[in-house]
Amino acid sequence: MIQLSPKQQEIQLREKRILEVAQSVLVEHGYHGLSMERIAGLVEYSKGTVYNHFANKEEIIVALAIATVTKRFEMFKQAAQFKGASRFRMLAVGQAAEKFVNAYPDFFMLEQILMLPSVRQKVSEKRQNEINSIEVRCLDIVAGIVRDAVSAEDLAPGVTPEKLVFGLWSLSSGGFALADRMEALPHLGVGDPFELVHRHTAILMDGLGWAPLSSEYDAQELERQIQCEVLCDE
Amino acid sequence: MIQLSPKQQEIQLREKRILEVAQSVLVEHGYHGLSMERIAGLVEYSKGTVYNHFANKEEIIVALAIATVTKRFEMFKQAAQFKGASRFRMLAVGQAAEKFVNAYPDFFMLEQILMLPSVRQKVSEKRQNEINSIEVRCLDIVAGIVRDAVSAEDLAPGVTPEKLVFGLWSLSSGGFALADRMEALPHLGVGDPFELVHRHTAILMDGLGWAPLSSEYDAQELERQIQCEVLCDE
DNA sequence: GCATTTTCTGACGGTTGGTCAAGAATCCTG
DNA sequence: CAGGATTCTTGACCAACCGTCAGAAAATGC
Repeated sequence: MIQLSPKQQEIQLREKRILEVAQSVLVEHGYHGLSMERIAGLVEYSKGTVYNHFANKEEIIVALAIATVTKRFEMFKQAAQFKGASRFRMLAVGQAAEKFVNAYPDFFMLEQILMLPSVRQKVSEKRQNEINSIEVRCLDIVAGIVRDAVSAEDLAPGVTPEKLVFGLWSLSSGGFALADRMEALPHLGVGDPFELVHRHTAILMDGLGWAPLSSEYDAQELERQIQCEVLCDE
Repeated sequence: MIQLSPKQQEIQLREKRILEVAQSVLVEHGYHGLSMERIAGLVEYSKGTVYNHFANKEEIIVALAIATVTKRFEMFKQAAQFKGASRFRMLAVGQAAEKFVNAYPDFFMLEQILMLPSVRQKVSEKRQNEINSIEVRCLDIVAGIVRDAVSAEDLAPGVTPEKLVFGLWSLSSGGFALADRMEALPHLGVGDPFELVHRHTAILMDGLGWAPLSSEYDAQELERQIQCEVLCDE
């Protein structure tokens, strides 16, 4: 890293402040409440200066999303290092995903915003690729564990990693999404959505014959152990 | 239904036209491409007139979503009438859901837009409740089948409907969402996402001991039969 | 210090959202 | 059918915001 001039340090610091401010405005007032003018007012610079950092508000949003999704990647990487059977490592990643949605509840909104084609369209190719590549690396971690499972013969060789990843990812992302909506639809009457995701994941894994089966270990104890060994920071 | 005056007929017709135009603009140009002025221009009325029908563009979007979600409800209701074991009826509903996402691929975007709190916020209480209630009725259909399964002893009594609904709903909605994203992330390398949702659903049902187990019937044949008997229209 | 480069600013043109007074069309009633 | 009451339609209008850019201000290099 090259030594930065005072001015450039200021600029870098400012960019951080812009993102912080944007994050809080976004959380408090939602997508429509976020405007470049508002941000400029709050960071006490002119609008033009903010535009020097980000070409539009969508760029700011994706920058926030990149920061958060990077955190998730770190958590996944950490979790995948759990020492134990492949199935346990996968559960560790699941647990990381759960911890992530709890730690960054606002990420959901960011993701939703960025799903809209009309929003994505306004974001530079560069940042698009950046966030996609992090996403892909997360998926690779999961797929890698499945591959390890197959080569360790914990899993029948017929199961292709991609397909299994698809199933587990669908279940947990769908479950988290539903958990998020439950606040608006108390009708569902489900207690702890995370516990349900756990249970259904176990059924899916058992159904695929992923050793060791859920009857052969203590899920509670395993969860505690994962929490201790690979997700203990902060 | 009371006889309408010519004028009121015109108004009603116009409302339909507004929605049609809005739908096509939305599909073609996305959320940001949709503006009241544009709609007004296309239906050849003034902006104020469009505002007489809908207080803002979010109201238009939710009106479109209500129309589509009502179609889904109809399809679910139809599917749930399949004559056969509870498990087959549930699979029929799953098949209806699949047919729905294929028949109305743009509904996804509508749903995403409406998920944003800053959008929902601008929609009247009335329409909010309307769309929520339809959603709930869809869930009730699914929950009803689970209840029937328990009372017919196809399913162990320990399984509560809400929990099972949560699992199946998560899996299929997560799967469909992932399928939608796959177009942008070819990296996943999954073939037919629907087939995968089928397979994982079967594993989940088997794992819960929902009779008859997947080894005891021919899924292909069942699918054909469902298609014929309850999803044959159009 | 002074010239050069970089950065900052806020006014500006353009677009859209949403309102509303005034005019136009329609309806109603005697 | 007249004409008054009601309802509907219009487009001008204001405010908010986007994104740009020429000129001012500051930083940098020599």
